[in-house]
Amino acid sequence: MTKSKPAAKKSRQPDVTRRNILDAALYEFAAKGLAGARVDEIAARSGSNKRMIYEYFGNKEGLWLTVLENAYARMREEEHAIDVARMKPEEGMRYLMEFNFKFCSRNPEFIALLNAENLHKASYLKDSKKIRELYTPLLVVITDLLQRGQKSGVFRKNVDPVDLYTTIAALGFFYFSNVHTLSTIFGRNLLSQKEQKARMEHSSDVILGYLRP
Amino acid sequence: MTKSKPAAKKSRQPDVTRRNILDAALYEFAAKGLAGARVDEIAARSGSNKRMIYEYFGNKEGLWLTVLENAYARMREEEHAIDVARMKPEEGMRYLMEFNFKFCSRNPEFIALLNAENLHKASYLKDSKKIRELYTPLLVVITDLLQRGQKSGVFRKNVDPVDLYTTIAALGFFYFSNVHTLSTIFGRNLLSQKEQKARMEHSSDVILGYLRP
DNA sequence: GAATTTCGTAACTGACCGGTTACTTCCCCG
DNA sequence: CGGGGAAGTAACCGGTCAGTTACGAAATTC
Repeated sequence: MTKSKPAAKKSRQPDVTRRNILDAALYEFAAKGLAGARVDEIAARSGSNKRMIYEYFGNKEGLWLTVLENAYARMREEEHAIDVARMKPEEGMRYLMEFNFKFCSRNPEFIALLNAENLHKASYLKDSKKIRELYTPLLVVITDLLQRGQKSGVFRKNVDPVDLYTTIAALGFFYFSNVHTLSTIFGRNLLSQKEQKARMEHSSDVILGYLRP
Repeated sequence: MTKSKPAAKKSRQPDVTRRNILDAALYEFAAKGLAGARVDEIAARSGSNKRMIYEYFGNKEGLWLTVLENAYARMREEEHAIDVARMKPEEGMRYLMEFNFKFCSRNPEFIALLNAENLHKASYLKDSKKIRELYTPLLVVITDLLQRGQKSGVFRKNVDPVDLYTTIAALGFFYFSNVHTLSTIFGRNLLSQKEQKARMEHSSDVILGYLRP
């Protein structure tokens, strides 16, 4: 219509458009959940339009699953980039804990997304082919840390890697997932830098305290 | 108001109707979130009708807040009923942990509700007058346990009661909150009795491990 | 038993929403 | 350079949903 040629901007860039849609969808889904999110709003925010969304992702639910898989993949990518295998057991474990904590702090949309998906009993994630394989390498790393720590006598025995990772995840995730209700209940601003720092130290203490022989 | 008339028939029972609406709303909100829940569905399930919902609760959001406050109140009531003050410090702490865990297991709607409220940045809860006072007695109990444990030398020093309770809550809440995604990722049915039991023991170990001097 | 209040039903409204379609624009390649 | 297909636009559609209202029935009060 009134649009003529906004410079070298408007040309065909399928993957850019796709990326923009995913970014917009992540924002919208994280802010309002699956049911609360509006496809029109995503289209507007992405700078593209609804037709492209339905072209690339089929429907709202297809878009949801893609956004979700992307979020998991990015998290695991970052986590995997750390060379924990070279660290001393205690150092490595603390690093894992702190990474997890900081990641949750840095990516509130990740948290919102996971909570929404759990509301749906992970029904979308269950159909994903890619998810399971993402976490196998992580368990390998943890198992290795545990074994080395046990061998050198700094860690207790009989620790299930899945249990331990769940606890690490819990300590970071829960704090940020429930930060608003917790802040309200306790009348403290738990999002402040000071509170976050204190909480991260406490969390590491908990993990390492538990791992002591 | 009028009352004291049970009446076995379908006579007027405002508080029963109110209760039924709240039950139906809890179910619907927990299953689908605030945006996903349907007022018509709540009306149908309650055995009452929309008109009564708007009469008693004003609008969907008013109903949401009431459901939320009710859920918190019921949780705290149960928790408060335990006479932890009489228990030995370690025993009391373990009891708190286990109660919390079991409550989350028994009340998945509670978890869904809190997550949804956090998605909204606790905007409804913030307007609630009743919430803050619910948690003061709990902190008193924890502080008392901590002091006694420290005095008798079974607990470490410098533990913030809010930190500790947050960790207790995290260990139980996170597990059930994320049970579907975790089960998918790790390929284990974490809702099974066996897994739950193991997880509860692990969680107590973590708390008590941390509290060791 | 009449007046008044409470409860119930169902139709209604106006906004909204996921998804589709008709149509235009633009790029690429022959 | 021109035709075909991909990318993009906006109107549109059928359905849904929160919230309202008109009206009648029943219960309570006086």
